[in-house]
Amino acid sequence: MPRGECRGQGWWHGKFRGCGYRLTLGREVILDILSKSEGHLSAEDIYMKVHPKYPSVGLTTVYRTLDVLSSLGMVYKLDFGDGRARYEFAEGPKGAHHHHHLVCTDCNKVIDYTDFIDDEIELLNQTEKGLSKKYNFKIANHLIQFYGLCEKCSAKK
Amino acid sequence: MPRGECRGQGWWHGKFRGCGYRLTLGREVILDILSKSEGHLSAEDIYMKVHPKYPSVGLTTVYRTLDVLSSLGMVYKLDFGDGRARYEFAEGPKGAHHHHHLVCTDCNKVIDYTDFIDDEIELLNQTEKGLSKKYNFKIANHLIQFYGLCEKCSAKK
DNA sequence: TTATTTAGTGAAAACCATTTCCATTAATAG
DNA sequence: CTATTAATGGAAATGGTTTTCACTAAATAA
Ligand SMILES: [Mn+2]
Ligand SMILES: [Mn+2]
Ligand SMILES: [Zn+2]
Ligand SMILES: [Zn+2]
Repeated sequence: MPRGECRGQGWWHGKFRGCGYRLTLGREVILDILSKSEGHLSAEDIYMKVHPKYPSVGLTTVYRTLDVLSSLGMVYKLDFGDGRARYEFAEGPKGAHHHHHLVCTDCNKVIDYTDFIDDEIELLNQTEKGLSKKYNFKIANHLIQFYGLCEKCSAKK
Repeated sequence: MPRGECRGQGWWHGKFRGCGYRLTLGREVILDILSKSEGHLSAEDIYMKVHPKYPSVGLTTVYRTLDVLSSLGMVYKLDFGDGRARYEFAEGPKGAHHHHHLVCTDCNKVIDYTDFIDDEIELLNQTEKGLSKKYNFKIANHLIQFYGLCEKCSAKK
């Protein structure tokens, strides 16, 4: 029952209230699942995980909550080309590491990588600064994905 | 009538045949439009441009052709979060410049930028090399997008 | 050229992730 | 507690994309 644990941390409740949102049971549960999951979950994946324990939380609410969380910057909405949006927890108190993705165009496998990130981040920061200035564009975040064939798929060709 | 001009270049016909595809009128016309358009066109945008001159080319064929062109690496399929796929010509004989994108999360405006690209490309090449080795992943291309607020949208807040 | 093969096609229907609608519920302020 | 109104669930609608299938035409053989 995340009610106690999570409220206790105060983090989420504060964040929500601070932005004019109410922290409802559904939102709390969905956030809880996202924060504990590794993968890249679709709305339905999340619904499936939520439903057994909280059958009162509907799929519509999952979609709506994911929108809210995205706009708050608490989750990233990703597109790996398989026809449905995927979501991953952006960062919490304990902080999951920022990372980028390798996407197999054949089997849709996705690899998170955190190596090579430091140089990337540094370049990105500079680039962001330059772009912000030149285009008067307020950059909030970025998406970097490499597309190609995973080990398995390039073997079977 | 692209028939003459384009065939003349030989480029496309050769590319298609070399990959086991036939170069049909529909494909030729769609490719022609993509190669001459600046923006980020949706399947329907393309259909609208094709239809007046070639009413025999249906929307289904536009989708199918875009799939083929994507898989041949002749166009990039992009997602800017507005609920439909966008396509842009990858590179032709005359070579459009490779670029990345700034996407406004408020009004969906997309800015192509080609500055700062050189450093990015260099880093990307290194990163690709490292990732390929470490994950045994054959990288074919990459996607880099910055999300935030365009000048207009950050002003009206 | 003509005949044969088969990739490609258009139109309509199906698909299916996501959004909208609306009556109901429940979080918050006072 | 009561009043306010954000949030919700379920059903229906939406709409971009895919599938189906009978038909067409590009490549190839004869
Ligand atoms: Mn990831
Ligand atoms: Mn572009
Ligand atoms: Zn793969
Ligand atoms: Zn904007």
